[in-house]
Amino acid sequence: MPNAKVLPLLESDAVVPCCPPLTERPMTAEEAESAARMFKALGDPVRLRLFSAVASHEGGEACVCDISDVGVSQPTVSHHLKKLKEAGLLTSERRGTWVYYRVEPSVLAAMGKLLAVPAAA
Amino acid sequence: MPNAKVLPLLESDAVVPCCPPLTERPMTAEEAESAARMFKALGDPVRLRLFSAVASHEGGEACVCDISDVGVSQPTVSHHLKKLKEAGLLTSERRGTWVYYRVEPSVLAAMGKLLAVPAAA
DNA sequence: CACCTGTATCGATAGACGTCAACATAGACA
DNA sequence: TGTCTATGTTGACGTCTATCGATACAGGTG
Repeated sequence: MPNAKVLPLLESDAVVPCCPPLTERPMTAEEAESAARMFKALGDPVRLRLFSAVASHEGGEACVCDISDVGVSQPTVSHHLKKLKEAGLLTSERRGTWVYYRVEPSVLAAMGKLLAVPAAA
Repeated sequence: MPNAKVLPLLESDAVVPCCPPLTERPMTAEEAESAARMFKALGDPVRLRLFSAVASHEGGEACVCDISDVGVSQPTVSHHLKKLKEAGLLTSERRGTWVYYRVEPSVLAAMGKLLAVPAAA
């Protein structure tokens, strides 16, 4: 049963239909505009640490209080989380006192596909 | 006796020893600094188009003259190509009149791994 | 109600970035 | 040599961005 196993997150059509792999054909201006937004969001060390902290946290979600120890002030943390949210990489939800952020797996997968390297050397 | 052909340390899974997948554990400040440089390089629409144009070009390399039609001036194209080079995403070589840029597949692969989504849902 | 804690927003500032015109450099060719 | 083309560099300018302190908002507790 070769096809009994479905790749969990990568096959979904829910994946943001951004663009074909970078190596497939030259991106159009619109595609580049859209994809660059996501790369840009991860192009800051603080945001990358925040995102990684959320992504690697148990259950793929984390309270701000769990991840805000990245060496910048609280307003700055909040600012970066907002940017990641605007880029579609994170979603947030308030539960009582705390706010929880979680990763958007489909977007992550879409970015991974963009960087896919063709099998042939 | 010298080897006729030595494979660079850049192939295989050894890739650039940047960082584990974003979802594996929180990145350290140093890892984030390094990885953010690469994402940042792709975080500009013009650079993304240039990179995609090179990556999708025949043989994985392209002359500047082949890809410089992205709607900005020639100095700006040169500036962005330099940035991509500094980020380790492209290499360049002059051959006669023209300068050819080619992608660094190992770096691309490393970025892809960074974004790898765990198989388990 | 008042108070405390966690998080977001505001306003200001310093520095980074994208862009261009002008100029410099490298190679081809006569 | 000189000139032409292709590409890189420089300097300047306007915009974006990361950061902070101060403040506002939300929800829990007493």
